Amino acid sequence: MDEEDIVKCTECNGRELERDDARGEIICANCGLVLDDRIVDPGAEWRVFSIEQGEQRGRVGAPMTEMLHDKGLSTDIDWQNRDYSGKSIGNGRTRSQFYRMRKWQKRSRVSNSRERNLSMALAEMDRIASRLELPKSVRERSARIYRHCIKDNLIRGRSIEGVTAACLYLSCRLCGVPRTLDEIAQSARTGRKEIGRTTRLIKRKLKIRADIPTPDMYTARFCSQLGLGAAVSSKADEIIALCHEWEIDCGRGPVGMCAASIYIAGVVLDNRRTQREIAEIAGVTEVTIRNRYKEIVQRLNIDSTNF
DNA sequence: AAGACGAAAGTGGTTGA
DNA sequence: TCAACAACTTTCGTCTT
Repeated sequence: MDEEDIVKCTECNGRELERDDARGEIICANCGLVLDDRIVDPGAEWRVFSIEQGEQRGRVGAPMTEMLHDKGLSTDIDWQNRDYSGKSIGNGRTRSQFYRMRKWQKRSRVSNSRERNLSMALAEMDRIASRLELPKSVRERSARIYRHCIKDNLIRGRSIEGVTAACLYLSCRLCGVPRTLDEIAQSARTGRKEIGRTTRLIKRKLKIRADIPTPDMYTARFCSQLGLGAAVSSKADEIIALCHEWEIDCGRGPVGMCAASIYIAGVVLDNRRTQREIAEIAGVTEVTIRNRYKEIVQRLNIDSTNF
């Protein structure tokens, strides 16, 4: 888990956290509680003085990933009875030895219920993320949150699907590429209600602070889904910025604000979509778009001449 | 006929006593 | 825990292009 995920010390609520790369720990500066261990040190532990030396010293395998239940680090024993050079491994005795090794390898890897739970969840997570075309960073972060859920016993009594979807929903928001609850729910195997409920629980228990998304986080995606170009998109962002300046957006849902801004931008630039079309993509009703639209036009005095 | 408009009643989540 | 509340939805009749 990143430092951004932990905002407060669970012991004393202190907000000053220190990162210790040498030990791989995150520590509360106030009371000294270790909040997270095994963080990844991004640096190398050796120094290089030339490119060739760097290449020599670099030991690079597949990257560690949160998306595999063993983080991609455990050993595989191939099913073929061949050694490293491809020669077949001979007699019956070594063969049966390999058979036993494979068996125990499998058993030790997905051994307990937690591991099984995790690998199921990660598979489900991957399925939803693929359908929503979510970037890898979002998946990694989501997997990280899920691991913490397991650690804090948040899964018991809840469905894997629900917690998985909630982790993704949260992760999207944390990564600045928010999806609406409806979008997640459409690809998940649970309802919007459960995802929302579980999300709130995770936020509370893991003390994750996720700011409410701003309207401009949706513009690019909605516009491209509507087949609108960069011109409309950036005009919509302009309107959103103005609305924020004039506090027209306070207390309003960000999706509705975005939808209305896109509608106005379309009208202004003579590249319009109907309220119906935008409402469909954004997941709000035409009425909401109309209400926002009315307020914005009124307060900003927008008409065809001044925009 | 499609799109836009707006009134009115209903819904689900948040807040504060 | 419950009621008040604001935002948003649903529904539907009317107006505009």
